[in-house]
Amino acid sequence: MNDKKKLTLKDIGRELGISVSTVSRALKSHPDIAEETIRMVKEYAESHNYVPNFLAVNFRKNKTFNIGLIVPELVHHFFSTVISGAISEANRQGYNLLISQSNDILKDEILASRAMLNSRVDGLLISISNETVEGEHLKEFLNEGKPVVQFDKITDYLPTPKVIVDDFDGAYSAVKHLIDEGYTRIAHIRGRMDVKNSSERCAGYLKAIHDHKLESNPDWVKGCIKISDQEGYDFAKELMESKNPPNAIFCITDLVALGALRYLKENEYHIPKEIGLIGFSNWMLSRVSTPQLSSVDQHGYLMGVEATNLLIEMIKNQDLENRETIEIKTELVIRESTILSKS
Amino acid sequence: MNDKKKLTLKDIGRELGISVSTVSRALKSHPDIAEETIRMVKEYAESHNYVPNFLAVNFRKNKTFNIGLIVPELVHHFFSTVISGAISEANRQGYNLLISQSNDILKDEILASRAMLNSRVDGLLISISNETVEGEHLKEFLNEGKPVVQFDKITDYLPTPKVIVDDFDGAYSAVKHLIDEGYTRIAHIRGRMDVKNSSERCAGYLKAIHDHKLESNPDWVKGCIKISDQEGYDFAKELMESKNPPNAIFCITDLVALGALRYLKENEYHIPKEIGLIGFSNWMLSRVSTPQLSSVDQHGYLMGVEATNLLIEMIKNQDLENRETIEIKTELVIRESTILSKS
DNA sequence: CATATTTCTGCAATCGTTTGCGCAAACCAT
DNA sequence: ATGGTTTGCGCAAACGATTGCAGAAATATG
Repeated sequence: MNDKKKLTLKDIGRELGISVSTVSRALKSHPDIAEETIRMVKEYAESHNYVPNFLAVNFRKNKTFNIGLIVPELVHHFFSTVISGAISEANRQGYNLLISQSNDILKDEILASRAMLNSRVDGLLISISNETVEGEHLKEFLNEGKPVVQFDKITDYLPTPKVIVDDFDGAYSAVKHLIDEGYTRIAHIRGRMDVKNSSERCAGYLKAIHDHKLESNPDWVKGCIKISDQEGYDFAKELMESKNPPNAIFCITDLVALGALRYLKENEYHIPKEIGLIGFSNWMLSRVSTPQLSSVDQHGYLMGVEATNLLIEMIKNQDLENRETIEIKTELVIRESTILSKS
Repeated sequence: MNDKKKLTLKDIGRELGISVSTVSRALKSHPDIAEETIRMVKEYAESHNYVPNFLAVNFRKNKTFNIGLIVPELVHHFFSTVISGAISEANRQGYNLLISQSNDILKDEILASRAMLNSRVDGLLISISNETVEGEHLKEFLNEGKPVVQFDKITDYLPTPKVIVDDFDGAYSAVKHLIDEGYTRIAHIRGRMDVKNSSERCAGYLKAIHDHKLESNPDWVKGCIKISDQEGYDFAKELMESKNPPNAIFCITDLVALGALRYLKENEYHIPKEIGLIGFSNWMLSRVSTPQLSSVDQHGYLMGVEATNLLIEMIKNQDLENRETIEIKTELVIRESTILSKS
């Protein structure tokens, strides 16, 4: 059953009494080849369903049509959404995606990127780990003339194009929404300031507060390390038990917001009447909680598509110098947890 | 910057004054080659960090060291967990994973599998779409001598090994747990009976009810189509508003359970005191809901590892006849929503 | 010392496709 | 008819690694 030999150009040539090179060119409609011959070859190939041996083609062209993709975590709503978009776009353009995860560990990221380099991907899409700073291991790609596109979690040390979410703007509009609804004392549970996405969101929060001349209180900014729901719970407790509690909380992610929500419900705060709550990322979590959580959608699918498209562009043009940065606009998703005006 | 030429066997041979074939054999410690030569070649290769051109090797060996993986959905907690395990195991054994999704559409699944066949993966891991029945397109793999392993959502029409979750047993133990806690009137919100996982869970439910001589009521079994949280909400409403309401509900997934939970909380049923609730899959959802949801963990990561391992085994042994089915045991995860005895 | 055996290495073909170049036949213009 | 151009096709090399086989050199055997 293993004997189903694949048809090769040689077979077609022998059968049709023409040379291999003519067959090869005919299949690509090369202008040197007579119409008649082209028709004949294509017909034969079609009817005997010839499929080129990609191993040979790739070898010859020194291309794999594989793209590497490395993310910190695979089991993660946002990243799996990005991957979903990346796969669709890659497949659409005839590329395959090789996926690895770094688990936010630099050592694993280096291992993964080496493996990808060795298996000769044509380019790399990467969202770096928390531990990655300079990304020396990624320069190896550039040295070999293979393009790299960074997305979401990026480092500016690497001279590659980047596709990022406009975290600043997203945070700003979330906080502005809270203000528009009438909340006046707005707290923020942020992430680590050395992670760019987190610091951008924090900056957006501060700017919105400042622009609208609201009370700004350092005690209202709390910093998560692990971005866990427990931290959300604990910081919400701290905030609400303080002498000067806020009346709205903007959380770095939906998971943290959910932790805060748990505390608030346990202590019978009415949401959104007594306190407003908004997250970030628009995970499924926010749709199924009670009350439903307002959030900021990051358009992960689109990010995957854009990053992949950009990378393939660079692969095709042998162009490593493309330095542009694409910013994906966020979208405010308003649900029950922040609608003060009507309640 | 694009001129960093890769070292080839030819280069090493020229430099060391020996032939390409000797270099090739030396690097593999072929017994025909003198120890001294082997040492010299390896040393040179090491110091000049020679990396074999996998494109050439793969072409020559007619292997890609790529494994295809097709799932219905990528943005899905369970599947991304499986993929995570599959990637780890594949990488550990020197293979790469090519991933596609079918979106539960047969046409897309066929497209994806064709693409994989063309890019000459060495084998295929697949969890079929809801629309797939016979899977003729997958037979093409077997016809070309490429092994296929099915996981989670499977069809018995294809003579391939399978890795599945023991849904029956998982459902049985979930219901048994409810019974042990003292619940006596247990309902089930099930999925479509033509999807094996769903019917197995339903069967496990029925068996547990029967074994423990509890009341069995056809009105207590409700069938979802889309497995959405809204369906969970609606069926919970139906169940609780009926003349003969249950005092516990076993749901086909956590998402459905969460919908049910939403209805129950809105209507101020006390959980777990008045009504017990248990889901299936142990998604992150169940950990962060209030109250925390009991569930059944499917060990998706392990499933990914096992399926990949089995497939690589078959690839290496050119063995398509392996018909064994691996059943992954589930694990009951008890949380707040079902603890009647202590509350 | 002659022959047989072992040890080590190189030659050359091979995988399937692509592509630069050459060449024959057909065509055109003078 | 002559010379020049176009058209259509094939030869052969190339990509890099692997491998059967031949054969030289070294060693062992009688």
